[in-house]
Amino acid sequence: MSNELSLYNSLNRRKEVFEPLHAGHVGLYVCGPTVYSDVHLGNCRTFTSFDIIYRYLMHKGYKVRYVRNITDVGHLTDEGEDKMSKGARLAKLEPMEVAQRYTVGFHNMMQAFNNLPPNIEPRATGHIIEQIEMVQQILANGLAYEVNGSVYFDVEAFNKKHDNNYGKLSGRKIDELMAESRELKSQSDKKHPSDFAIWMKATDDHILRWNSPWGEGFPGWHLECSAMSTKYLGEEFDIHGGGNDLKFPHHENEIAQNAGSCGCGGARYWLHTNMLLMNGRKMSKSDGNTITPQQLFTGESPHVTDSYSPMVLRFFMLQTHYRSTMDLTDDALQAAKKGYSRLMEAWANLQGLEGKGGAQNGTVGKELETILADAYGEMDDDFNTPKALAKVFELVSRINALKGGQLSLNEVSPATMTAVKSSLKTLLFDVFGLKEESADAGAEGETLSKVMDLVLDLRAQARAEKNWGMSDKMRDGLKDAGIVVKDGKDGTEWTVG
RNA sequence: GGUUGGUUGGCCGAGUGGCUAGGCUCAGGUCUGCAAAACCUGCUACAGCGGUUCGAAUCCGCUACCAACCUCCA
Repeated sequence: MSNELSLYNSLNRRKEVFEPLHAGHVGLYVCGPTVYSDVHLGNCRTFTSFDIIYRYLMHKGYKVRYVRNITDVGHLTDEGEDKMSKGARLAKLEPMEVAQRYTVGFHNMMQAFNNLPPNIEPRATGHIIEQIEMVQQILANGLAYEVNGSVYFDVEAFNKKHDNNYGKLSGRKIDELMAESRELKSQSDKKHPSDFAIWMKATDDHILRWNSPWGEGFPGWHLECSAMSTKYLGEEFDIHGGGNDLKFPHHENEIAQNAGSCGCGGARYWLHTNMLLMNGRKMSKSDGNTITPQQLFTGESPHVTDSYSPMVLRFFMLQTHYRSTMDLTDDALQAAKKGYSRLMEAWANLQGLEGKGGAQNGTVGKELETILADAYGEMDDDFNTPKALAKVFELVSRINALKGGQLSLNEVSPATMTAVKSSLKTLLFDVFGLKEESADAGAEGETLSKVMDLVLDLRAQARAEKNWGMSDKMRDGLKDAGIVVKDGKDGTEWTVG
Protein backbone atom coordinates (compact mmCIF):
# COMPACT_ATOMS: atom_id res chain seq x y z
CA MET A 1 0.00 0.00 0.00
CA SER A 2 1.09 3.52 -0.63
CA ASN A 3 2.12 5.76 2.20
CA GLU A 4 0.36 8.71 0.65
CA LEU A 5 -2.58 10.00 2.59
CA SER A 6 -5.61 10.76 0.51
CA LEU A 7 -8.71 12.41 1.81
CA TYR A 8 -12.10 13.34 0.49
CA ASN A 9 -12.33 17.05 -0.12
CA SER A 10 -15.91 18.32 0.07
CA LEU A 11 -14.84 21.26 -2.06
CA ASN A 12 -14.39 19.04 -5.14
CA ARG A 13 -16.31 15.97 -3.98
CA ARG A 14 -13.26 13.87 -4.76
CA LYS A 15 -10.53 12.08 -2.94
CA GLU A 16 -7.28 13.96 -3.21
CA VAL A 17 -3.75 13.23 -2.13
CA PHE A 18 -3.08 15.35 0.90
CA GLU A 19 -0.29 17.85 0.48
CA PRO A 20 0.24 20.21 3.37
CA LEU A 21 0.91 23.87 2.77
CA HIS A 22 4.13 23.68 4.74
CA ALA A 23 5.95 20.36 4.61
CA GLY A 24 5.65 18.45 7.85
CA HIS A 25 3.01 20.75 9.33
CA VAL A 26 -0.76 20.60 9.30
CA GLY A 27 -3.20 23.29 10.32
CA LEU A 28 -6.53 21.76 11.30
CA TYR A 29 -9.61 23.75 12.21
CA VAL A 30 -12.79 22.08 13.43
CA CYS A 31 -16.02 23.88 14.26
CA GLY A 32 -16.64 23.27 17.93
CA PRO A 33 -19.81 23.24 19.97
CA THR A 34 -22.16 26.01 20.98
CA VAL A 35 -22.10 25.79 24.75
CA TYR A 36 -25.66 26.63 25.68
CA SER A 37 -26.76 23.14 26.77
CA ASP A 38 -25.38 19.68 27.45
CA VAL A 39 -23.26 18.21 24.71
CA HIS A 40 -25.10 15.53 22.83
CA LEU A 41 -24.05 12.37 21.15
CA GLY A 42 -23.91 13.79 17.65
CA ASN A 43 -21.23 16.24 18.76
CA CYS A 44 -19.39 13.34 20.32
CA ARG A 45 -19.38 11.46 17.06
CA THR A 46 -18.07 14.38 15.05
CA PHE A 47 -15.36 15.29 17.52
CA THR A 48 -14.34 11.67 17.90
CA SER A 49 -14.02 11.36 14.12
CA PHE A 50 -11.78 14.41 14.03
CA ASP A 51 -9.88 13.15 17.04
CA ILE A 52 -8.97 10.04 15.08
CA ILE A 53 -8.04 12.18 12.09
CA TYR A 54 -5.89 14.36 14.35
CA ARG A 55 -4.26 11.30 15.89
CA TYR A 56 -3.57 9.73 12.52
CA LEU A 57 -2.03 12.91 11.13
CA MET A 58 0.30 12.98 14.11
CA HIS A 59 1.06 9.31 13.62
CA LYS A 60 2.03 10.11 10.04
CA GLY A 61 4.66 12.38 11.51
CA TYR A 62 2.99 15.73 10.93
CA LYS A 63 3.28 18.45 13.50
CA VAL A 64 -0.39 19.37 13.79
CA ARG A 65 -1.93 22.52 15.12
CA TYR A 66 -5.48 21.54 15.94
CA VAL A 67 -7.82 24.45 16.60
CA ARG A 68 -11.37 23.84 17.76
CA ASN A 69 -13.47 26.77 18.87
CA ILE A 70 -15.99 27.22 21.62
CA THR A 71 -18.97 29.22 20.46
CA ASP A 72 -20.27 31.29 23.32
CA VAL A 73 -22.05 34.03 21.40
CA GLY A 74 -23.77 34.73 18.19
CA HIS A 75 -26.13 31.91 17.29
CA LEU A 76 -29.71 33.06 17.24
CA THR A 77 -32.80 31.07 18.04
CA ASP A 78 -35.96 31.11 15.96
CA GLU A 79 -37.21 34.01 18.03
CA GLY A 80 -34.10 35.98 17.20
CA GLU A 81 -32.71 35.69 20.69
CA ASP A 82 -29.10 34.79 21.21
CA LYS A 83 -28.83 31.20 22.43
CA MET A 84 -26.42 32.09 25.15
CA SER A 85 -28.67 34.88 26.34
CA LYS A 86 -31.71 32.67 26.29
CA GLY A 87 -29.94 29.96 28.26
CA ALA A 88 -28.81 32.54 30.78
CA ARG A 89 -32.24 34.10 31.09
CA LEU A 90 -33.94 30.75 31.64
CA ALA A 91 -31.41 29.69 34.26
CA LYS A 92 -31.10 33.15 35.79
CA LEU A 93 -27.37 33.15 35.20
CA GLU A 94 -24.77 35.32 33.58
CA PRO A 95 -24.22 34.21 29.98
CA MET A 96 -20.63 33.45 30.87
CA GLU A 97 -21.82 31.16 33.67
CA VAL A 98 -23.86 29.24 31.16
CA ALA A 99 -20.91 29.04 28.80
CA GLN A 100 -18.60 27.94 31.57
CA ARG A 101 -20.91 25.25 32.86
CA TYR A 102 -21.40 23.63 29.50
CA THR A 103 -17.81 24.10 28.44
CA VAL A 104 -16.70 22.12 31.48
CA GLY A 105 -19.34 19.50 30.73
CA PHE A 106 -18.14 19.32 27.15
CA HIS A 107 -14.53 18.87 28.20
CA ASN A 108 -15.45 16.12 30.63
CA MET A 109 -17.35 14.31 27.91
CA MET A 110 -14.47 14.62 25.45
CA GLN A 111 -12.22 13.12 28.09
CA ALA A 112 -14.65 10.26 28.67
CA PHE A 113 -14.44 9.46 24.98
CA ASN A 114 -10.66 9.71 25.22
CA ASN A 115 -10.51 12.56 22.73
CA LEU A 116 -7.31 14.55 22.90
CA PRO A 117 -7.72 18.25 23.62
CA PRO A 118 -7.04 20.56 20.68
CA ASN A 119 -3.91 22.68 20.73
CA ILE A 120 -5.92 25.87 20.77
CA GLU A 121 -9.52 26.21 21.88
CA PRO A 122 -10.47 29.82 21.19
CA ARG A 123 -13.72 31.37 22.33
CA ALA A 124 -15.81 33.61 20.14
CA THR A 125 -16.22 36.19 22.91
CA GLY A 126 -12.46 36.35 23.30
CA HIS A 127 -12.08 37.40 19.68
CA ILE A 128 -14.54 40.24 19.26
CA ILE A 129 -11.79 42.61 18.14
CA GLU A 130 -10.61 40.22 15.44
CA GLN A 131 -14.15 39.83 14.24
CA ILE A 132 -14.75 43.57 14.13
CA GLU A 133 -11.56 43.97 12.14
CA MET A 134 -12.72 41.35 9.68
CA VAL A 135 -16.02 43.16 9.24
CA GLN A 136 -14.08 46.35 8.55
CA GLN A 137 -11.96 44.62 5.94
CA ILE A 138 -15.00 43.20 4.21
CA LEU A 139 -16.65 46.64 4.24
CA ALA A 140 -13.49 48.21 2.87
CA ASN A 141 -13.53 45.69 0.04
CA GLY A 142 -17.06 46.75 -0.83
CA LEU A 143 -18.52 43.35 -0.04
CA ALA A 144 -20.73 44.38 2.85
CA TYR A 145 -23.06 47.21 3.74
CA GLU A 146 -24.31 48.76 6.96
CA VAL A 147 -27.99 49.22 7.72
CA ASN A 148 -29.24 50.57 11.04
CA GLY A 149 -26.22 49.48 13.02
CA SER A 150 -26.03 46.02 11.48
CA VAL A 151 -23.61 44.95 8.77
CA TYR A 152 -24.55 42.48 6.09
CA PHE A 153 -22.39 40.50 3.75
CA ASP A 154 -23.27 41.36 0.16
CA VAL A 155 -23.47 38.02 -1.59
CA GLU A 156 -24.26 39.45 -5.03
CA ALA A 157 -21.31 41.81 -4.90
CA PHE A 158 -19.12 38.95 -3.72
CA ASN A 159 -20.22 36.79 -6.61
CA LYS A 160 -19.44 39.51 -9.14
CA LYS A 161 -15.97 39.97 -7.75
CA HIS A 162 -15.19 36.33 -7.07
CA ASP A 163 -16.30 34.44 -10.12
CA ASN A 164 -19.69 33.31 -8.80
CA ASN A 165 -17.99 31.34 -6.12
CA TYR A 166 -20.68 31.63 -3.51
CA GLY A 167 -22.24 28.20 -3.13
CA LYS A 168 -19.37 26.20 -4.52
CA LEU A 169 -19.04 24.07 -1.40
CA SER A 170 -22.69 23.12 -1.10
CA GLY A 171 -23.57 23.18 -4.79
CA ARG A 172 -26.06 25.95 -4.36
CA LYS A 173 -26.96 28.63 -6.84
CA ILE A 174 -27.74 32.07 -5.60
CA ASP A 175 -30.75 32.40 -7.91
CA GLU A 176 -32.33 29.29 -6.51
CA LEU A 177 -31.65 30.43 -2.99
CA MET A 178 -33.36 33.70 -3.72
CA ALA A 179 -36.51 31.98 -4.90
CA GLU A 180 -36.75 29.70 -1.91
CA SER A 181 -35.29 31.71 0.90
CA ARG A 182 -37.72 32.60 3.64
CA GLU A 183 -37.86 36.10 4.94
CA LEU A 184 -37.24 36.49 8.63
CA LYS A 185 -38.14 39.62 10.52
CA SER A 186 -34.59 40.23 11.63
CA GLN A 187 -33.36 40.03 8.07
CA SER A 188 -35.67 42.63 6.56
CA ASP A 189 -32.79 45.08 6.21
CA LYS A 190 -31.05 42.82 3.76
CA LYS A 191 -30.69 43.78 0.12
CA HIS A 192 -30.77 40.18 -0.99
CA PRO A 193 -32.23 37.14 0.80
CA SER A 194 -28.88 35.37 0.61
CA ASP A 195 -27.08 38.17 2.40
CA PHE A 196 -26.17 37.39 5.96
CA ALA A 197 -25.29 39.44 9.00
CA ILE A 198 -21.67 39.75 9.98
CA TRP A 199 -22.44 42.28 12.70
CA MET A 200 -25.78 42.59 14.45
CA LYS A 201 -27.11 45.61 16.26
CA ALA A 202 -28.07 44.68 19.80
CA THR A 203 -31.66 45.37 20.77
CA ASP A 204 -32.22 47.00 24.14
CA ASP A 205 -32.77 43.73 25.98
CA HIS A 206 -29.87 41.90 24.39
CA ILE A 207 -27.39 40.92 27.12
CA LEU A 208 -24.31 40.06 25.08
CA ARG A 209 -23.11 43.29 23.47
CA TRP A 210 -19.92 45.04 22.52
CA ASN A 211 -18.99 48.46 21.24
CA SER A 212 -18.18 48.65 17.59
CA PRO A 213 -17.84 51.28 14.86
CA TRP A 214 -21.53 50.59 14.12
CA GLY A 215 -22.80 50.96 17.66
CA GLU A 216 -23.41 48.33 20.30
CA GLY A 217 -23.93 44.90 18.93
CA PHE A 218 -22.56 41.41 18.54
CA PRO A 219 -20.80 39.47 15.79
CA GLY A 220 -22.63 37.46 13.14
CA TRP A 221 -22.83 33.77 13.72
CA HIS A 222 -20.49 32.63 10.97
CA LEU A 223 -17.78 35.18 11.50
CA GLU A 224 -16.05 33.70 14.53
CA CYS A 225 -14.66 30.71 12.67
CA SER A 226 -13.32 32.85 9.84
CA ALA A 227 -11.68 35.23 12.28
CA MET A 228 -10.22 32.60 14.57
CA SER A 229 -9.01 30.21 11.90
CA THR A 230 -7.27 33.13 10.23
CA LYS A 231 -5.72 34.27 13.47
CA TYR A 232 -4.31 30.91 14.50
CA LEU A 233 -3.77 29.08 11.23
CA GLY A 234 -3.30 31.87 8.74
CA GLU A 235 -5.20 33.27 5.78
CA GLU A 236 -4.71 29.99 4.00
CA PHE A 237 -4.45 26.71 5.86
CA ASP A 238 -4.74 22.98 5.35
CA ILE A 239 -7.86 21.35 6.71
CA HIS A 240 -11.20 22.61 7.90
CA GLY A 241 -13.65 20.17 9.39
CA GLY A 242 -17.12 20.08 10.79
CA GLY A 243 -20.45 18.32 10.68
CA ASN A 244 -22.34 17.98 7.42
CA ASP A 245 -25.09 20.17 8.75
CA LEU A 246 -22.68 23.08 8.88
CA LYS A 247 -21.86 22.89 5.19
CA PHE A 248 -24.58 25.35 4.36
CA PRO A 249 -24.82 28.10 5.26
CA HIS A 250 -22.11 28.15 7.94
CA HIS A 251 -19.10 26.94 5.97
CA GLU A 252 -20.24 28.51 2.74
CA ASN A 253 -20.36 31.83 4.53
CA GLU A 254 -17.04 31.22 6.17
CA ILE A 255 -15.45 30.76 2.78
CA ALA A 256 -17.08 33.93 1.52
CA GLN A 257 -15.90 35.87 4.56
CA ASN A 258 -12.34 34.65 4.22
CA ALA A 259 -12.22 35.45 0.54
CA GLY A 260 -14.13 38.67 1.10
CA SER A 261 -11.77 39.98 3.74
CA CYS A 262 -8.31 39.08 2.52
CA GLY A 263 -8.96 37.70 -0.93
CA CYS A 264 -7.39 34.41 0.02
CA GLY A 265 -8.55 30.87 0.04
CA GLY A 266 -9.02 29.84 3.65
CA ALA A 267 -8.96 26.08 4.00
CA ARG A 268 -7.68 23.93 1.15
CA TYR A 269 -9.33 20.71 2.25
CA TRP A 270 -12.84 20.62 3.68
CA LEU A 271 -13.81 17.51 5.60
CA HIS A 272 -17.36 16.82 6.66
CA THR A 273 -18.56 14.15 9.02
CA ASN A 274 -21.97 12.68 8.50
CA MET A 275 -24.85 12.70 10.89
CA LEU A 276 -25.64 10.37 13.71
CA LEU A 277 -29.14 9.02 13.29
CA MET A 278 -31.47 7.41 15.72
CA ASN A 279 -34.53 5.57 14.50
CA GLY A 280 -33.44 6.55 11.01
CA ARG A 281 -33.62 10.27 11.73
CA LYS A 282 -31.02 12.83 12.60
CA MET A 283 -30.27 12.96 16.26
CA SER A 284 -30.91 16.53 17.13
CA LYS A 285 -31.18 18.68 20.17
CA SER A 286 -33.91 20.79 18.69
CA ASP A 287 -36.49 18.12 17.86
CA GLY A 288 -36.00 15.85 20.84
CA ASN A 289 -34.92 12.78 18.87
CA THR A 290 -31.96 12.28 21.10
CA ILE A 291 -30.28 10.17 23.72
CA THR A 292 -27.62 11.59 25.99
CA PRO A 293 -24.20 9.98 26.29
CA GLN A 294 -24.91 9.68 29.98
CA GLN A 295 -28.06 7.65 29.28
CA LEU A 296 -26.04 5.30 27.12
CA PHE A 297 -23.37 4.90 29.77
CA THR A 298 -25.99 3.92 32.34
CA GLY A 299 -28.46 2.21 30.03
CA GLU A 300 -31.27 4.35 31.41
CA SER A 301 -33.26 5.11 28.31
CA PRO A 302 -36.21 3.51 26.56
CA HIS A 303 -34.05 3.34 23.45
CA VAL A 304 -31.56 0.79 24.84
CA THR A 305 -31.65 -2.46 26.79
CA ASP A 306 -28.14 -2.28 28.16
CA SER A 307 -25.42 0.12 29.22
CA TYR A 308 -22.67 1.07 26.80
CA SER A 309 -19.36 2.47 27.94
CA PRO A 310 -17.58 5.33 26.18
CA MET A 311 -15.09 2.93 24.63
CA VAL A 312 -17.83 0.67 23.31
CA LEU A 313 -19.32 3.77 21.70
CA ARG A 314 -15.95 4.76 20.32
CA PHE A 315 -15.54 1.28 18.88
CA PHE A 316 -19.04 1.55 17.44
CA MET A 317 -18.04 4.81 15.75
CA LEU A 318 -14.88 3.24 14.36
CA GLN A 319 -17.00 0.62 12.60
CA THR A 320 -18.66 3.28 10.46
CA HIS A 321 -16.82 5.59 8.08
CA TYR A 322 -16.92 9.21 9.14
CA ARG A 323 -18.62 10.26 5.90
CA SER A 324 -21.50 7.79 6.30
CA THR A 325 -24.54 8.29 8.42
CA MET A 326 -24.52 6.13 11.50
CA ASP A 327 -27.78 4.74 12.77
CA LEU A 328 -27.87 4.13 16.47
CA THR A 329 -29.78 0.99 17.39
CA ASP A 330 -29.68 -1.27 20.38
CA ASP A 331 -28.80 -4.31 18.25
CA ALA A 332 -25.86 -2.52 16.67
CA LEU A 333 -24.65 -1.38 20.07
CA GLN A 334 -24.87 -4.93 21.38
CA ALA A 335 -22.74 -6.12 18.49
CA ALA A 336 -20.23 -3.36 19.18
CA LYS A 337 -20.07 -4.21 22.85
CA LYS A 338 -19.20 -7.82 22.09
CA GLY A 339 -16.81 -6.92 19.32
CA TYR A 340 -14.98 -4.44 21.50
CA SER A 341 -14.59 -6.93 24.27
CA ARG A 342 -13.36 -9.60 21.86
CA LEU A 343 -10.81 -7.13 20.56
CA MET A 344 -9.59 -6.22 24.02
CA GLU A 345 -9.34 -9.86 25.05
CA ALA A 346 -7.29 -10.64 21.99
CA TRP A 347 -5.06 -7.71 22.86
CA ALA A 348 -4.58 -9.17 26.33
CA ASN A 349 -3.97 -12.61 24.85
CA LEU A 350 -1.29 -11.21 22.58
CA GLN A 351 0.73 -10.04 25.58
CA GLY A 352 1.26 -13.63 26.64
CA LEU A 353 2.51 -14.79 23.25
CA GLU A 354 6.17 -15.16 22.27
CA GLY A 355 7.39 -15.97 18.78
CA LYS A 356 9.14 -19.31 18.78
CA GLY A 357 10.21 -19.49 15.18
CA GLY A 358 13.69 -18.86 13.85
CA ALA A 359 14.87 -15.55 12.54
CA GLN A 360 13.03 -16.42 9.32
CA ASN A 361 9.27 -15.99 9.56
CA GLY A 362 6.89 -18.78 8.72
CA THR A 363 3.61 -18.24 6.90
CA VAL A 364 1.80 -17.03 9.97
CA GLY A 365 4.42 -14.46 10.87
CA LYS A 366 4.32 -13.08 7.35
CA GLU A 367 0.54 -12.89 7.49
CA LEU A 368 0.64 -10.95 10.72
CA GLU A 369 2.96 -8.41 9.17
CA THR A 370 0.91 -8.08 6.00
CA ILE A 371 -2.37 -7.69 7.83
CA LEU A 372 -1.03 -4.91 10.02
CA ALA A 373 0.52 -3.08 7.11
CA ASP A 374 -2.82 -3.32 5.30
CA ALA A 375 -4.62 -1.93 8.32
CA TYR A 376 -2.43 1.15 8.30
CA GLY A 377 -2.86 1.36 4.55
CA GLU A 378 -6.60 1.61 4.98
CA MET A 379 -6.13 4.60 7.24
CA ASP A 380 -4.26 6.31 4.41
CA ASP A 381 -7.39 5.97 2.30
CA ASP A 382 -9.46 8.79 3.74
CA PHE A 383 -9.18 7.48 7.28
CA ASN A 384 -11.08 4.29 6.57
CA THR A 385 -11.43 3.04 10.12
CA PRO A 386 -14.02 0.32 9.31
CA LYS A 387 -11.63 -1.35 6.88
CA ALA A 388 -8.68 -0.89 9.18
CA LEU A 389 -10.70 -2.44 11.96
CA ALA A 390 -11.69 -5.34 9.71
CA LYS A 391 -7.99 -6.00 9.20
CA VAL A 392 -7.42 -5.84 12.92
CA PHE A 393 -10.05 -8.52 13.39
CA GLU A 394 -8.21 -10.74 10.95
CA LEU A 395 -5.33 -10.30 13.33
CA VAL A 396 -7.58 -11.11 16.27
CA SER A 397 -8.38 -14.52 14.78
CA ARG A 398 -4.67 -15.24 14.26
CA ILE A 399 -3.79 -14.14 17.78
CA ASN A 400 -6.47 -16.32 19.31
CA ALA A 401 -5.49 -19.27 17.12
CA LEU A 402 -1.87 -18.87 18.17
CA LYS A 403 -2.96 -18.85 21.75
CA GLY A 404 -5.34 -21.77 21.32
CA GLY A 405 -2.77 -23.81 19.44
CA GLN A 406 -4.64 -23.95 16.12
CA LEU A 407 -1.73 -21.98 14.68
CA SER A 408 1.87 -22.58 15.71
CA LEU A 409 4.09 -20.02 17.37
CA ASN A 410 6.96 -21.75 15.57
CA GLU A 411 5.70 -19.98 12.46
CA VAL A 412 6.40 -16.56 13.98
CA SER A 413 9.82 -15.11 14.60
CA PRO A 414 10.42 -13.40 17.93
CA ALA A 415 11.20 -10.14 16.17
CA THR A 416 7.91 -10.24 14.30
CA MET A 417 5.94 -10.93 17.45
CA THR A 418 7.58 -7.96 19.15
CA ALA A 419 6.86 -5.75 16.17
CA VAL A 420 3.24 -6.88 16.00
CA LYS A 421 2.72 -6.08 19.66
CA SER A 422 4.17 -2.64 19.29
CA SER A 423 2.46 -1.83 16.02
CA LEU A 424 -0.96 -3.02 17.14
CA LYS A 425 -0.59 -1.08 20.35
CA THR A 426 0.04 2.08 18.35
CA LEU A 427 -2.93 1.46 16.10
CA LEU A 428 -5.45 0.59 18.80
CA PHE A 429 -4.48 3.06 21.47
CA ASP A 430 -2.61 5.93 19.80
CA VAL A 431 -4.48 6.11 16.50
CA PHE A 432 -7.94 4.69 17.24
CA GLY A 433 -7.74 6.20 20.69
CA LEU A 434 -9.22 3.19 22.41
CA LYS A 435 -8.30 2.36 25.94
CA GLU A 436 -8.77 -0.63 28.16
CA GLU A 437 -11.72 -0.35 30.47
CA SER A 438 -11.02 -3.09 32.92
CA ALA A 439 -13.55 -3.19 35.70
CA ASP A 440 -10.93 -4.69 37.99
CA ALA A 441 -8.52 -1.78 37.99
CA GLY A 442 -7.29 -0.15 41.18
CA ALA A 443 -6.99 -1.30 44.75
CA GLU A 444 -10.37 -3.04 44.74
CA GLY A 445 -9.34 -4.90 41.63
CA GLU A 446 -6.21 -6.09 43.30
CA THR A 447 -8.20 -7.47 46.18
CA LEU A 448 -10.60 -9.15 43.78
CA SER A 449 -7.70 -10.58 41.87
CA LYS A 450 -6.27 -12.21 45.00
CA VAL A 451 -9.66 -13.55 46.02
CA MET A 452 -10.11 -15.02 42.56
CA ASP A 453 -6.71 -16.68 42.73
CA LEU A 454 -7.83 -18.41 45.90
CA VAL A 455 -11.27 -19.35 44.58
CA LEU A 456 -9.90 -20.76 41.34
CA ASP A 457 -7.22 -22.64 43.26
CA LEU A 458 -9.91 -24.33 45.36
CA ARG A 459 -11.91 -25.06 42.24
CA ALA A 460 -8.87 -26.55 40.56
CA GLN A 461 -8.57 -28.93 43.50
CA ALA A 462 -12.20 -29.92 43.16
CA ARG A 463 -11.69 -30.52 39.46
CA ALA A 464 -8.59 -32.58 40.08
CA GLU A 465 -10.72 -34.75 42.33
CA LYS A 466 -13.37 -34.83 39.60
CA ASN A 467 -15.76 -33.21 42.02
CA TRP A 468 -17.79 -31.69 39.18
CA GLY A 469 -20.68 -30.78 41.45
CA MET A 470 -18.49 -28.49 43.52
CA SER A 471 -16.64 -27.20 40.48
CA ASP A 472 -19.83 -26.26 38.64
CA LYS A 473 -21.39 -24.79 41.74
CA MET A 474 -18.46 -22.42 42.07
CA ARG A 475 -18.62 -21.50 38.40
CA ASP A 476 -22.37 -20.83 38.56
CA GLY A 477 -21.99 -18.80 41.70
CA LEU A 478 -19.28 -16.67 40.18
CA LYS A 479 -21.39 -16.17 37.08
CA ASP A 480 -24.18 -14.80 39.25
CA ALA A 481 -21.63 -12.39 40.66
CA GLY A 482 -20.77 -11.28 37.14
CA ILE A 483 -17.56 -13.23 36.74
CA VAL A 484 -17.15 -15.58 33.80
CA VAL A 485 -14.84 -18.54 34.30
CA LYS A 486 -13.13 -20.07 31.30
CA ASP A 487 -11.25 -23.36 31.55
CA GLY A 488 -8.46 -23.42 29.03
CA LYS A 489 -5.62 -25.77 28.26
CA ASP A 490 -3.17 -23.88 30.42
CA GLY A 491 -5.39 -23.28 33.39
CA THR A 492 -8.47 -21.26 34.13
CA GLU A 493 -9.09 -17.63 33.22
CA TRP A 494 -11.74 -15.26 34.42
CA THR A 495 -13.25 -12.02 33.25
CA VAL A 496 -15.70 -9.58 34.72
CA GLY A 497 -18.88 -9.05 32.73
C1' G B 1 -39.50 22.68 -5.15
C1' G B 2 -33.75 23.10 -5.11
C1' U B 3 -28.93 21.03 -3.37
C1' U B 4 -26.08 16.82 -1.59
C1' G B 5 -25.76 11.93 -0.40
C1' G B 6 -27.81 7.15 0.24
C1' U B 7 -30.82 2.19 -0.74
C1' U B 8 -25.77 -4.22 0.37
C1' G B 9 -27.32 -10.68 3.57
C1' G B 10 -31.27 -11.83 10.20
C1' C B 11 -28.96 -6.85 12.34
C1' C B 12 -24.91 -3.27 11.78
C1' G B 13 -21.52 -1.94 8.14
C1' A B 14 -17.12 -1.82 4.28
C1' G B 15 -16.48 -2.23 -0.74
C1' U B 16 -16.23 1.56 -7.23
C1' G B 17 -15.54 -3.30 -13.01
C1' G B 18 -13.47 -9.76 -12.41
C1' C B 19 -10.53 -11.83 -6.40
C1' U B 20 -13.32 -14.00 1.38
C1' A B 21 -14.60 -7.23 3.90
C1' G B 22 -15.31 -7.14 9.13
C1' G B 23 -18.43 -7.18 13.68
C1' C B 24 -22.90 -9.34 15.84
C1' U B 25 -26.68 -13.25 15.25
C1' C B 26 -27.99 -18.30 13.61
C1' A B 27 -26.64 -23.62 12.21
C1' G B 28 -22.94 -27.57 12.11
C1' G B 29 -18.07 -29.15 13.69
C1' U B 30 -13.13 -29.29 16.66
C1' C B 31 -11.45 -28.74 21.65
C1' U B 32 -13.30 -29.43 26.79
C1' G B 33 -15.64 -33.70 32.46
C1' C B 34 -19.61 -30.35 31.11
C1' A B 35 -20.03 -25.22 29.99
C1' A B 36 -17.96 -20.77 28.33
C1' A B 37 -14.22 -18.93 25.33
C1' A B 38 -11.34 -19.93 21.15
C1' C B 39 -10.70 -22.07 16.30
C1' C B 40 -12.93 -24.20 11.58
C1' U B 41 -17.15 -24.57 8.13
C1' G B 42 -21.80 -22.90 6.37
C1' C B 43 -26.42 -19.64 5.50
C1' U B 44 -30.00 -16.00 3.30
C1' A B 45 -26.78 -9.64 -0.46
C1' C B 46 -26.07 -6.08 -3.45
C1' A B 47 -34.00 -1.33 -4.21
C1' G B 48 -36.44 -2.08 -9.33
C1' C B 49 -36.07 -1.69 -14.69
C1' G B 50 -33.05 -0.77 -18.91
C1' G B 51 -28.12 0.19 -21.02
C1' U B 52 -22.47 -0.02 -21.62
C1' U B 53 -18.97 -4.30 -21.13
C1' C B 54 -16.15 -10.59 -22.39
C1' G B 55 -17.66 -9.46 -17.29
C1' A B 56 -21.19 -4.65 -12.80
C1' A B 57 -23.07 -4.28 -6.08
C1' U B 58 -19.31 -1.21 -8.49
C1' C B 59 -20.06 2.87 -14.80
C1' C B 60 -24.58 5.37 -17.48
C1' G B 61 -30.01 6.34 -17.73
C1' C B 62 -34.90 6.05 -15.77
C1' U B 63 -38.24 4.76 -11.62
C1' A B 64 -39.28 4.08 -6.48
C1' C B 65 -38.00 4.94 -1.59
C1' C B 66 -34.88 7.22 2.48
C1' A B 67 -31.90 10.97 4.81
C1' A B 68 -29.38 15.62 5.50
C1' C B 69 -29.23 20.70 4.07
C1' C B 70 -32.05 25.02 1.98
C1' U B 71 -34.11 28.10 9.43
C1' C B 72 -30.07 27.37 15.07
C1' C B 73 -27.64 22.61 14.90
C1' A B 74 -21.66 18.24 14.96
